[in-house]
Amino acid sequence: MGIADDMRANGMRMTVQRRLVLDVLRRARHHTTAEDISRSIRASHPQIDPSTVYRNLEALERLGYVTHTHLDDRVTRWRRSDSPQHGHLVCRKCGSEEDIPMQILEPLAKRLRGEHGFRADLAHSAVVGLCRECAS
Amino acid sequence: MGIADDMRANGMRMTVQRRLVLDVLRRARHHTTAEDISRSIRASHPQIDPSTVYRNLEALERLGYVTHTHLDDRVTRWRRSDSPQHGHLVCRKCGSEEDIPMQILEPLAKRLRGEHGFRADLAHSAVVGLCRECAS
DNA sequence: TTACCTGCAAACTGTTTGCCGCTGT
DNA sequence: ACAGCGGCAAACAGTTTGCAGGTAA
Repeated sequence: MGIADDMRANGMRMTVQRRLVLDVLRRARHHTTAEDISRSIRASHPQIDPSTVYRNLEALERLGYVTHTHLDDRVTRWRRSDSPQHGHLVCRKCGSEEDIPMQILEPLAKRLRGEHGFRADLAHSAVVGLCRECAS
Repeated sequence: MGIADDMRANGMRMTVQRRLVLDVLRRARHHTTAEDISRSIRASHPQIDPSTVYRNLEALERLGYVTHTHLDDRVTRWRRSDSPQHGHLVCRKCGSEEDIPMQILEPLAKRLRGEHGFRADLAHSAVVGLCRECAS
């Protein structure tokens, strides 16, 4: 059962706009903002409004098709839930971003779960700090 | 040498407004927003503008007297740098916040430094997830 | 047919900026 | 005296919302 059927099974409709949002996210490398998505869609469908993109990201997130993360600015970044999960290192000085495998974050997640009963989502926010170059 | 002298030594002036910002932060328990600070100051000094609070937080941060963190919303939280540093757990469902000692985060910081040369500031962003109650 | 969804315009929140007169040093 | 600073009003970015008509199922 594809996403479209699954969405319908959940009372949602598969519209052109939603398909386009999912398409852009499938092609995207990483860290796509709502504005990126909107701009990309408007190149071929100028009538599609940014507010529709925002509404659809929210709706798609509610059912688990997409998720969002926060790097170190005020902008929300989106990805498809079926893309590989990873952590982020963001340099507060030069702004560089590096992806890291989740397994590096696992021990902390395990400890927080054991000691605090807290199910941490360590892919949700970037780890901020100084990259190798800026630290020297 | 107090903060005031240190500030002057760095070419900054100690104004009433700055003293009030530092006072509010000294009395604050945790996670104070610029709006909190502004509201608190305006109770006794109604003419002091929020923009002054924002400008002063930024100036005080540049010289290291205050620092900011991000919980899971769009609002910046401030604290005095001389207050004890700690990590944060924020529940994405019920919004509850828990402080955790930095030492829990140390092993990850150490690993990121060793394997990626990255100096992580793990107090800067909250760890988001599900608290014990919401996870069940 | 009828929820659900969309485009459009406007509102909203948190924060930043330009201007110009004021004040700490 | 004079650079830094503050108040005020306006701008700003990212996002959300109300409405009325449109469309998937």
